[in-house]
Amino acid sequence: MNALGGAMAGPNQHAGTSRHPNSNLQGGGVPILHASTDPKWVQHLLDWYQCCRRDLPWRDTDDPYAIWVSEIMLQQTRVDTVLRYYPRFIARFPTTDILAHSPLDAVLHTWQGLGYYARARNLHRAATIVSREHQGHLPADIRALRALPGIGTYTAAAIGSIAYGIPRPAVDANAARVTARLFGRWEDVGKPSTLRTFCEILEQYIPPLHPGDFNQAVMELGALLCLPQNPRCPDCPLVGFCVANRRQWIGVLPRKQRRRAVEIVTRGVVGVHHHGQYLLHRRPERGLLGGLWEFPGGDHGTKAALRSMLTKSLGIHLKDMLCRGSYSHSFTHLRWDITVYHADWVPGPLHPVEAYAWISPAELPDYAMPSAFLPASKLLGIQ
DNA sequence: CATACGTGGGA
DNA sequence: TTCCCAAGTAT
Repeated sequence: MNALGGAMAGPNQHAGTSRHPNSNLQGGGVPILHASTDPKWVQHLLDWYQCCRRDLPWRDTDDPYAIWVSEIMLQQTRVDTVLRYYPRFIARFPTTDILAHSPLDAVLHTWQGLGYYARARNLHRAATIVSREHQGHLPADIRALRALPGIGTYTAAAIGSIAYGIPRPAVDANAARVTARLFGRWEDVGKPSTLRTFCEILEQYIPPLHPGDFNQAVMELGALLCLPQNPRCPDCPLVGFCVANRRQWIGVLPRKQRRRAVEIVTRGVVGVHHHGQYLLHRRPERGLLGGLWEFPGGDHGTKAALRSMLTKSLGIHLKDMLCRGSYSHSFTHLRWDITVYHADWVPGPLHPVEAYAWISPAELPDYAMPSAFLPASKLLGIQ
């Protein structure tokens, strides 16, 4: 049995007694039925947003590039975290053209610790496309935005509405939660089809003249009041319109499939030492932590297996491997149980197709290293 | 459609 | 400790 309980026989569709005046027949001729039929909730929401919204740096600008960067950083990432990165990134890469002509390594370095590094790689690649094919101007068109790497359904709608006033609902996790509760919808919000449905619902309410404020207001409501746990319904400007509140469904909506169990991987990493310097290895461009620097290592439990793996994959020969400690690092989908070794290098040719750097401890901050390896550097006494 | 892809905070 | 969750996208 999953988190959704038994059959999906939850209340669905019939939650309302009437239809929004503007609701129209959708593609298949099926009317969208929902309970919150009073469109007055939109003005309540906009009024609340006007007075209570947070003052965030990307709300001070109308520069599409700056809005673009903020939306990429905010993907799956909390505002508090983005605030630590966004000003630095904009200061270092203030325009699309400057970003496009900067080395990827510099972009990854600024992104270090923020996670989901494909975002940084895609943003950089998209900047080169915008610079070359759009004269450095982000296109003001949903389909053209959607065609850029790293910009999906949500982000295209967010940029389009905020930067260009295009009336398209931006349905992120906040908006999905708000929509599920406000309209009493029992669909699994983890399914893409649900997000499409929610987008169609919101499309009937999005104000043509203020789509950006509307989208941000919905998300802000989800971030500040309509919380996943312990939502602050008494403070909510939409409490009188909310189906879930009226029917006491707040605790069960939104419905979501439970996450798969995390895989546990035993990994060893080595501080390969030679004349006061340590060897860093650049991970392959694609995949987990792609393009970032690491201490050479592998998913092998025993010291002997790790030694032979490093010899085989990278051409590294080591003297005695001394254990310097261990720690765990959790990702969404897996957990690394990492043992850290120190070993002197036996000089010899390294595997030529891989990228390496010999660094002194003082140079470590110049390299983009993910959070997963920072405890290792500490255990090795580097930095 | 399901899964890979980071990190840090909170319960 | 463990799990959930966050301004999702690519494949």
